[in-house]
Amino acid sequence: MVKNTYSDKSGHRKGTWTPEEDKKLIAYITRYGHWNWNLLPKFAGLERCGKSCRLRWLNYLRPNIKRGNYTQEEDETIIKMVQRLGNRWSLIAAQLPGRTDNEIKNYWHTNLKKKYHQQNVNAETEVSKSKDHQSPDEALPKPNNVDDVPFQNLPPTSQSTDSCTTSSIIISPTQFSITTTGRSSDDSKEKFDIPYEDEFAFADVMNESFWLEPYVVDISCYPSDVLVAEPDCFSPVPDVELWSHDHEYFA
DNA sequence: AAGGGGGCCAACCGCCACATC
DNA sequence: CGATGTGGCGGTTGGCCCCCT
Repeated sequence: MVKNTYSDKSGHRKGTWTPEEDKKLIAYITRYGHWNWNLLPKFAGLERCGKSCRLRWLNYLRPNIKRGNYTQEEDETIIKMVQRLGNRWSLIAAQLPGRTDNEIKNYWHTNLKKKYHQQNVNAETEVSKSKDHQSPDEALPKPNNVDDVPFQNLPPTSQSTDSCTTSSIIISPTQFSITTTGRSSDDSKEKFDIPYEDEFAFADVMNESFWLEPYVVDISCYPSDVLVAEPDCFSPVPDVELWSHDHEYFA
């Protein structure tokens, strides 16, 4: 798909990313990380806004992204999670390593929603066959219409810290490529009864030395020409800039 | 063979929460 | 404590693709 690229009032390019822009973004982030999305484009030699860079990286360019080819197991997981959580795509994405909330959202709307509704129709048909003599009220509860509704018991959408897209991309060649950080609050755990084992599994490999490890991106999945692309276009991160961010970038 | 319409999906938009000043 | 900046989220858009007629 090639959307026209254009510049907005502030001079930021919009529309489809070009391979050259991708190269610049990958090369910059693999080299310096994403210490500040708003400033990153300037230093990376891109004319994009920070949000656009962030989205492109998280949804498309970061390492170990899985694209398409959903397994039966993933389908079932998504459907289960949607039933439980509703349209909390970031939470759902957190349960599916390598999948992004945007992709899962698209996949739901284009594929699984139909499948889910079809299953509901089949289930209701079965139920009505076996309960011909019951009034509708006595029948099994109708499954939630996940598209229209809601999940009344859910708290209002709030910013969470554990979605796939909000994951710390803790990337080290010898450890793992994408991990999710734990929730800052346990409130939602109590309310949703979400299995947390997976989310915290990465803790097993964490120790104090982890926090001293440099922020290194797993570059094995990128062609070498991408990684050496146009270093001249970069403005290296000034030390003062870097360290003004509480070292979080090196966490 | 052509073209119309729906599907798919990358990207944008607006809003919100949190952090910092 | 309010203003501002930044990051994150879900909803929506829009353009290409592909299938059907």
